[in-house]
Amino acid sequence: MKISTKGTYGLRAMIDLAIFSQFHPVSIKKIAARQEISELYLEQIFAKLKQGGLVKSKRGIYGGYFLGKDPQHINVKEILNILEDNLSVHSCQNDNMKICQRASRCPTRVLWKRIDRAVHDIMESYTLEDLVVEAKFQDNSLL
Amino acid sequence: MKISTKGTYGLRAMIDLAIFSQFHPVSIKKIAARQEISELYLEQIFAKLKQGGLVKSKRGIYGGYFLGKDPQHINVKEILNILEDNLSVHSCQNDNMKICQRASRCPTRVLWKRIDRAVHDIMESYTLEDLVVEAKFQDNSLL
DNA sequence: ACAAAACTCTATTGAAATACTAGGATAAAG
DNA sequence: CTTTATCCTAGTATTTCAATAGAGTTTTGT
Repeated sequence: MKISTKGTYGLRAMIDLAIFSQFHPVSIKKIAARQEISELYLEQIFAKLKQGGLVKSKRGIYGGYFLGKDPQHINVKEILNILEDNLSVHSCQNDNMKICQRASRCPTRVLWKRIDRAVHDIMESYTLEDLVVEAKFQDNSLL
Repeated sequence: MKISTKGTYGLRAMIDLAIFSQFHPVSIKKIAARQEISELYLEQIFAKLKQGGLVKSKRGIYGGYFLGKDPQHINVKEILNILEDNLSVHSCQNDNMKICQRASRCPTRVLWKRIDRAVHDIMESYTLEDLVVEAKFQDNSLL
């Protein structure tokens, strides 16, 4: 894949939540302002994240979103899997698409599979907590 | 990145060349027929490959294309680098684009860099010869 | 010489994916 | 019963990608 804005914004939003939603829900308006993302667009992203169980929400005044699990139990792969249509580097590796007619005698399939595996492993090894640590390290204003 | 048809077709074409152009040039018409690719589109792909030095050409009747280097000295990264605009998984890692304003305090940059490095290493380790071996293994009709 | 085969080059079209906008409905707190 | 927020469904605008079109130029075999 090429990581889209959904994945990019979603990751940033999750990091924001991990930092700011520990004691009370955080509204989309707040996150959008801090992360410089369109509010309306962020709504759609959070709808997916909620559907995937990564965040929970509280409606009404003083409502907002918060993490569905602890940051150390959420990895990057889970987040991007929900927000990106297909995490493979090649569209032929997509299960729900029409299978490539040449698949049985395609010399490059092995290559794509190996790359996907490597990407997959790295994404799975990075937790949201790792990213929070990185964020705090880079920007003391978040502490 | 998501590998586009340019990269996909280009790789297939290079494998085709490695197998069929050992003794005489191979025309685009032949490759397009064998690989089921539009001739006009293949032309554009070969223009890039030639510009990148991976193939050479002979004009006129009985002309066509042949490899610029031995298959064991051409790796997949070289090929895709020429045909794909940007091999990074994230557009923020693109040198010639406008630099992301948040780069200096972006917690996810490290992640993209690490993924890109892994992908890069795998692509570089695969030579055209490796793919030819794989192709011949899968389809005896090419032998 | 000359015609055919094949490469070279630039522009345009068409289709699909992506990014974002719009507007209303529902819910909770005070 | 008003304010603030999530929730939900469409719709549009932009960009990227894939492919086509067509007019050249070069080379070579005969």
